Amino acid sequence: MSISDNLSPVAVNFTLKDHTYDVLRKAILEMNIYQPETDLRLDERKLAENLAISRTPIREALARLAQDGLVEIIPRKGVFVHRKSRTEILEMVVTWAALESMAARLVAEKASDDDLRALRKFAVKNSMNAMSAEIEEYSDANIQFHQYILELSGCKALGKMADGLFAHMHAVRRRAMGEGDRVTKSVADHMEIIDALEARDPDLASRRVREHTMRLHDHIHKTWTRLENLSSAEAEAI
Amino acid sequence: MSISDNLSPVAVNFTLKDHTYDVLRKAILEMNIYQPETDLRLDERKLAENLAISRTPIREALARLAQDGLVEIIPRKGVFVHRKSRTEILEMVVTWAALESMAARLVAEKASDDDLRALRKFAVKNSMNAMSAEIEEYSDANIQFHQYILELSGCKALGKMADGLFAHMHAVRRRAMGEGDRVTKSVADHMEIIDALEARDPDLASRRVREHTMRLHDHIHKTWTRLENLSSAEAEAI
DNA sequence: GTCGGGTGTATGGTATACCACATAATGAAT
DNA sequence: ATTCATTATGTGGTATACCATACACCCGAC
Repeated sequence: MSISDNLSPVAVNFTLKDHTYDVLRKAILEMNIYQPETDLRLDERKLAENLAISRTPIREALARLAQDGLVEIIPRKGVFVHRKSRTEILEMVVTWAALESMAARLVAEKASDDDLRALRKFAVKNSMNAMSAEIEEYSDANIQFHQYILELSGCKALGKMADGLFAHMHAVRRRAMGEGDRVTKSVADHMEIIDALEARDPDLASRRVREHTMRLHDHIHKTWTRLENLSSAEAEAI
Repeated sequence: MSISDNLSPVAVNFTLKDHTYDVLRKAILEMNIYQPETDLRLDERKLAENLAISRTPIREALARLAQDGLVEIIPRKGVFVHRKSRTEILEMVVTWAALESMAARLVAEKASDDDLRALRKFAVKNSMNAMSAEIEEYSDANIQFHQYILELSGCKALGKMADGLFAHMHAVRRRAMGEGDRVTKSVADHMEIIDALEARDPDLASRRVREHTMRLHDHIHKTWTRLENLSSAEAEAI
């Protein structure tokens, strides 16, 4: 038994292309891509230089990111982070609503009482500091609540698809959350969703999740046009 | 004005990697991957030789297919067509139900009367020869009916995600359709779905679509275990 | 005859060189 | 001065060579 036994699980099957994919994906998600002057170009050669590897694994990582819809590869022009249009964002929210409302249905039917208790506990804890804490902090907790439901559904395919959507929405949600009394309303919604789950009412739970998410949809529908055309200074101020 | 003006739309932006992706994807979908003796390996060098191109574009195409979940790339081992497990298939059907039931809701709310008339006409035409025609033929029409609803929803994101799922299910559906009186029941279901859409009842339409798809889920749940372990001869006979 | 180590081969991973096209910079003709 | 053609440069696309590992085969030792 040597130290290498513990290291091998990560060392084995490690490939530069997978690592590059992870790194680039994370970088894109943390990027504020809706800030107008942000440089959306990804230069293969510069990336290769920065990561001190060749272009080959980078190109394969980019191919995967393009498949995710996170970047757009324009032949002989360049690779660019894909800035989602308002329409695309709205459609992603609708799709998210579809997935999570199905998840809620499954949870109401199949989740254990223990799981539901844990979910409520989690939500209550977050609601406690929702008012006092920073918006950004609650925004993260809010996301986790939804992921929690997806997870409790036990359907990994639902969760995986929703994660793909969440990735695209990363730059959108904080902004949407910080407006009006959305935080207060969100906390109340979550509690009602849990009530429906605990009542083992699939239809009600499903409906409440859908309506909750569609409220975000309507909110973005009303406000995003404006945000889309902001100068960078104004965007920063939000 | 020369003939090349009409050709350029396809010639421009043509890349071998995109072409290879299309070719491989299509080939995988038409492959009977659940036939036990099917060779699931994709050899980069052989593909390169067959397509008379280098390995580079092939590798990028494979990276994209891996992201789709159609193939699995095992470092230094090989590239294999991914044979979906029963659980994965069942989860895909659930996800499909989630997406299409939301689509049905949107259709009931927003589609034009003309669109619904066209949908009914399409369904009626298919039901006519559903009894007489080959199962395979109706299976295709059946898929188109569902894609039709996704399309009428106007939400491209829903349609795109569902297409991804359909791709995985390609090899599964014909098999499932050919058993029992599923065709008859399917035709009746479709008509009831259209009734709900024409009645502009989003909840009812959504519920009927979901229950229709979940019947496929239950059917697979009951029968797939057996199919999974068939010999190739038995599998062929179905 | 069986087991174990070593070597060979096949396969994917990576690096590099070169190609084709798109675009920008340049300069000549008007 | 303006416009258009030409050339230079940069970018992604493709081909190829080489590397590292996994696995099978073979041979020798026991």
